[in-house]
Amino acid sequence: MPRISAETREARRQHLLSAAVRCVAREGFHQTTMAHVIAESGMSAGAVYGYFKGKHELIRAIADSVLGDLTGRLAVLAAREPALAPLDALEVVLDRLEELLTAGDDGGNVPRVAVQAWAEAGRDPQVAAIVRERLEQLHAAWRTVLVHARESGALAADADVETLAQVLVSTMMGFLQQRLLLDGLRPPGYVAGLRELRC
Amino acid sequence: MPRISAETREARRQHLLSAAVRCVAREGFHQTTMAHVIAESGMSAGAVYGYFKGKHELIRAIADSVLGDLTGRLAVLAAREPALAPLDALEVVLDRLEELLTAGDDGGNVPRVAVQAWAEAGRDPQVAAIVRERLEQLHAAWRTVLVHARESGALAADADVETLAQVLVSTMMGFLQQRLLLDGLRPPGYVAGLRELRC
DNA sequence: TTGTCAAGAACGATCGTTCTGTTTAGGGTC
DNA sequence: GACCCTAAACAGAACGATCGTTCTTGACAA
Repeated sequence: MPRISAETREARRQHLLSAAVRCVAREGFHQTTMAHVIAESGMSAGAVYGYFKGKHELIRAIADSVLGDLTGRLAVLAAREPALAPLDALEVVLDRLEELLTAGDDGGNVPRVAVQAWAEAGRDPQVAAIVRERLEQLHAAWRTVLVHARESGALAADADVETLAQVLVSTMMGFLQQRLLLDGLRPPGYVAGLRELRC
Repeated sequence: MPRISAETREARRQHLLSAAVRCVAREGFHQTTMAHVIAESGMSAGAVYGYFKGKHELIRAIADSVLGDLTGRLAVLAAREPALAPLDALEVVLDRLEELLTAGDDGGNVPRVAVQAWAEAGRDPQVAAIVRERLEQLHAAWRTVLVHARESGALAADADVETLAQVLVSTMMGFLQQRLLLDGLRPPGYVAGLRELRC
């Protein structure tokens, strides 16, 4: 006989997750203590451990949540109809990324934590599996864009769609990394620069 | 009256640093404990604190060492004579990165720790300053390549060299990030994909 | 009344750092 | 050149702080 409904429980879990995301955006995964998350969420230690087995499970849930959020939003844009040319689609996606960074309701926490998750994947195989799964979703979205471009003749008929999808995703990752570190980088100039690089 | 020479002291410092880099490549900055570094280096706690004031200083030294190593190697390649076309230079640089990843004498620790440092820059302003400084060195190297390309006509006369340098650096960062996460990405195909993306 | 859920004190483990004792290279004295 | 003396350098035990987690207690829905 559960005292709270499944909806309430899920809502509390989400509340806890978003509090944890704010902490991680400030302090990174391993400098964020359970005490930080507890304070930020306004819950108690006992409550937190009722929703997550421990810190590892919380970290994995944060990584999955943030990367899922990011890939979901970007995949929709990349695969939208009518299909855009690849670099046009890239600019739209980077614009959305820029929007998430600056005017997001959470002040750019999602992309910030995503970078933390990529680094964490380098030392935690379970996080690495999550990251790979989310990257594959992004690749799939780009593949549909690229296939459309190939069919419309905007791309060579023998173009390697799989590799091109990886190139586009890595371009997003590189843009985000450098955008977070420097201030002088914006999507329009970035994509224009990519177009210029033809030799 | 120092008991050991400046050379010995510097050598010991380097020994300590490289031991710490191995630890960080395995465990990340904040999961690496001083006890790990002490064990890996074969020194004692007292000795370590004779070379670094504390963990924060060690972390900053690691970040600076690794990023300096990386930018130094890549900047030399990017700025070599005779000047290569931008994308040709990029392929050479990515090849070198691939080499550092696979056959490096340290088994790819340098690029791996570099990714950790980029993430750490998101929460430690002092590390962020180090990262920005090293990125600027990379940008400078690319600018010389791009100016040459512009002079030789391979690039438009009004090309924005500064932005293009940022694009190329971010491409390197994105390649490295995704290369560490996936296995299906190699420099030749990557650059070929970039060339294909013209629309 | 019963079992679920939350609150918060409490606990053992582990962290970064310091402190104490020991070793050892170099300089002064004869 | 043999000797001590001094202080730098190191080793490793020890310390306080802080971590993740658990346990005890109480409140509340069924």
